[in-house]
Amino acid sequence: MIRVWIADDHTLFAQGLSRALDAVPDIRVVGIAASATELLENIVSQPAEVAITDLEMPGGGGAAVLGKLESTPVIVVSMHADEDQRRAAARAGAAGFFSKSAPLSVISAAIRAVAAGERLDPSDEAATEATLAGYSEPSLDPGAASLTDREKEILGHLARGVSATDELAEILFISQKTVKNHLASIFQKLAVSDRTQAAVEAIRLGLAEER
Amino acid sequence: MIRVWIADDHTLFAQGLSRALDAVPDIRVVGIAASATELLENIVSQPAEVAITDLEMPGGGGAAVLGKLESTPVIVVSMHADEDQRRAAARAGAAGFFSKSAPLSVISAAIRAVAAGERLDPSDEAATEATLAGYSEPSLDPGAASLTDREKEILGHLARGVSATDELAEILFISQKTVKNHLASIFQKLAVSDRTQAAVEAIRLGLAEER
DNA sequence: GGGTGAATAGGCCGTGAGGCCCACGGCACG
DNA sequence: CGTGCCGTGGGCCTCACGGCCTATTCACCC
Repeated sequence: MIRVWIADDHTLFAQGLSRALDAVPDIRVVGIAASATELLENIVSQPAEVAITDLEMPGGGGAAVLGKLESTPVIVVSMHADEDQRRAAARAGAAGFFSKSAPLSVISAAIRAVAAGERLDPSDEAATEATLAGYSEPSLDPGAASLTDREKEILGHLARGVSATDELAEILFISQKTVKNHLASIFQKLAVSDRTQAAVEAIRLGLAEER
Repeated sequence: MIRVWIADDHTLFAQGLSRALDAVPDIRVVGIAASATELLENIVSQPAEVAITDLEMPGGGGAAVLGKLESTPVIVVSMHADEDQRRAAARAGAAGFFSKSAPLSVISAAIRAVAAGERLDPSDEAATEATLAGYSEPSLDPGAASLTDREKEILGHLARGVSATDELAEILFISQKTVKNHLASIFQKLAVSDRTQAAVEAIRLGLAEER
């Protein structure tokens, strides 16, 4: 689980990005700040592995953050991906630079890469892309990664609200006993103790089936 | 349930806003477009009550959308909330104008207002604010609307994965019996039959408590 | 060919969940 | 001053959930 801080004065963007990243199984947003100072004040009590910030912010933008955060790598996300900003980010020591036009998948990969210690040179797009390729897959929790297809299928139904053993058995064309066996296995892998917690976890992992 | 289309070339912003709005109980995002043309092509097959767009987009921005969508009101969300843009939005016939610095709650309210037929004059901030005040509350499902504070609190914990009666009782400083009574009431109001379904519903309604 | 793991299924058992009663104090609203 | 509603509790009963163990079939793979 990678913990992330977001600093951006565009509240809508920050809130939206937060929600979107929370939906990524191995990433969790631990805080949102509207300014550089707010980020620096709060990241102490609520530590994170990665910080995401805009370059332009009223009252001290991304550059101020970059200078004062030694231990936490910072990814800069800007609306204008021009050369000036790219260079400015590189100078300030950003661990990565992306446009707000980038899709979520790229940012997720960048977060994983940076959390793993990689540095994505803002001025070298080709190298950045090559590095990100190695981080496209969500590193699922040790437990969730070992879920079998059948178990994921059951979790999908759970996440949709099908919770009763007899209903699950009917849908899956198997006996109620087998359903309970699968659930027991799921509980162990997800480190939970009942189907309610399993359902919550399933939704968090994005296993909810489309209706 | 208000259906919303989002058009913005800043993919990250669009995806984030989509997730954030989906978490609002009475709003659902039915499509995301990266350009004006993409929006106009797809909104036909996937209709919506409200469209949200940026003003500046490569290959025809918000103005193009505003001119061609007669039946669907359009809210313009821009990163620069300066007077020029404000006037441009007003001229083009926007049903509302907001900065990307606005909090999610304002956008949610604006969507409700616009869906209800209101027109938020981009050049009159005071009037806009006054109108929005009447649309701050999400119009919850008939069942969920009658939930008491205590019931919502319990649902919040359920949505976070606290499912055991004894744990809930400990957290809430009440007897296990009272927890079960509250749950029984919740089951009835949400038309579900166990706490797993209640947890799923709670997450859907955005009742998951902040960490 | 034998080992490994997934999917299927059964038994047994204790406790916890959910259904259905009722009760009482507090507080708001007419 | 009643009349509700909310939050708090109790009792009782049934059955399903979850824990633990064993077994069979099938596919895959070294």
